[in-house]
Amino acid sequence: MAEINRAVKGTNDVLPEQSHNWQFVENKMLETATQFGFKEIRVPVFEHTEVFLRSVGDTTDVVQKEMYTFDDKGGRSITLRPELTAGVIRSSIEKGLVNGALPQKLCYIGGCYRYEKPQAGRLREFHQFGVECVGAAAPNADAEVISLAKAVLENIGIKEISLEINSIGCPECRKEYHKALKEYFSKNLADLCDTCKDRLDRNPMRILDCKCPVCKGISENAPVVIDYLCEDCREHFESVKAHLKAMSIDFTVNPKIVRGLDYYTRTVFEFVSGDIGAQSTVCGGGRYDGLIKQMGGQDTPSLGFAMGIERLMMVLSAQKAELPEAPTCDLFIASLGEKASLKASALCKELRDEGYKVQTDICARGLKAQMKYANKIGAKFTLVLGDSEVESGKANLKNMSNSTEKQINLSETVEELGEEIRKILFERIAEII
RNA sequence: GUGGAUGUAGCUUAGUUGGUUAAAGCGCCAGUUUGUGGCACUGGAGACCGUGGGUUCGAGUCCCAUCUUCCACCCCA
Repeated sequence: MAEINRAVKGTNDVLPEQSHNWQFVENKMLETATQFGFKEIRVPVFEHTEVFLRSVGDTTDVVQKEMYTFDDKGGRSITLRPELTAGVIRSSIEKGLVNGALPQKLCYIGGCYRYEKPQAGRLREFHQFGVECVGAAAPNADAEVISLAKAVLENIGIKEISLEINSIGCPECRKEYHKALKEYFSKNLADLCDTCKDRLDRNPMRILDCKCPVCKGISENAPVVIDYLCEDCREHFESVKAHLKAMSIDFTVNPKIVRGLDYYTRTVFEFVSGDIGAQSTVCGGGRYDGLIKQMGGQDTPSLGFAMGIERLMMVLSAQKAELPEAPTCDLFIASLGEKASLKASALCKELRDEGYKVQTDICARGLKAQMKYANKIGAKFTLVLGDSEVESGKANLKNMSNSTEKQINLSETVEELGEEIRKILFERIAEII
């Protein structure tokens, strides 16, 4: 197929038959965030490249090989956002949100761009919902953010999902831990797989995450982060767990959770689903106490999470979750002839003003074709309008579910017609119940 | 970036050891009812067989390359 008719690799179209599900999910996300006091922030799809180098970290895979970076016509280096935290924090500093009443509770929905090789649950353009809680240092903030994530997942209808948490400490205690890890793995260097040999220098914590059996065996006895936490970090983590328990949120401590973005400190967490293949992390987040200072703001401990909307949709469909039905049509007005067409237009306008979902023929088709179409779009009622009906002021309203017809008056104000539909809709509901 | 699989109408697929105008179901449009949907019957439109090379008298079928999609690694949501 010619390129002009082909989507770019790794991109996805949300088609009309699916879009109402997206609307449902996104609305639930914003509603739930609102309950917790979070307000939506909208930031640009692209930023100065430096924003991501500073925040995500210039040694991470995301920055090193996955960013869509280009020079604009003014010679600026621009990058399509690979995630939203960096831009939200940049905005919070630039627009002075961090100087306002803390904590600032922000949430967002938007597209992200990463030049990766697509596979199940991994696209080059994907969408995230996330929150940032800026300026909250206490451990109950961690628990609150986690409980918000869980509430969102529940409210959109996801059933089985597990929460895993860990603490990777502050930069101080992590230094000690890295030293201990390097020491441990150096002893088994020869047996490690090639990728893990690379990891030893770059990010030894990732070896714990390796799936190859040999490395897995070796890391079983590796030092555990929690044993290297400083007093403050340990207390913080204990309190987070206590607060989670107080909210009856089930979790498992997984010392092997290692987030791949540099800005994380202390608490990190993931919601993982067993229903969608290898890319099973549906939500990831944690604390980033050092990030705002690192980006030029005041020292402002903060935290947040992001969830991948495409992955959530996969979980919903794998779990056969109940989603709202696609919107249909209350009334289709079939019209024949010029006068009837004018009347149909006028009726449509008035009924829509009343709040009804109304459609009429715009293809100048025959009555049969119009009835067929009304059936296909799921119209609850059809009104047949010909010139004789316009003249007599009476027309038949057909109930499409049981084929009954009822003559109604085409009154000037349309009140009667609206009232009739309302009545019949009500009667139908009464019948079903 | 590495590895494996895939690619025929809008969708799901058939296509025998390479041999004339590439089939079918669903969907779409129309007719059977010159003004009434769902069912049935009839007809129609719609495919340069992913793309580009090559072998051959002849390629949807064989070979090479390339791209897409899918799956896994890596990494992340």
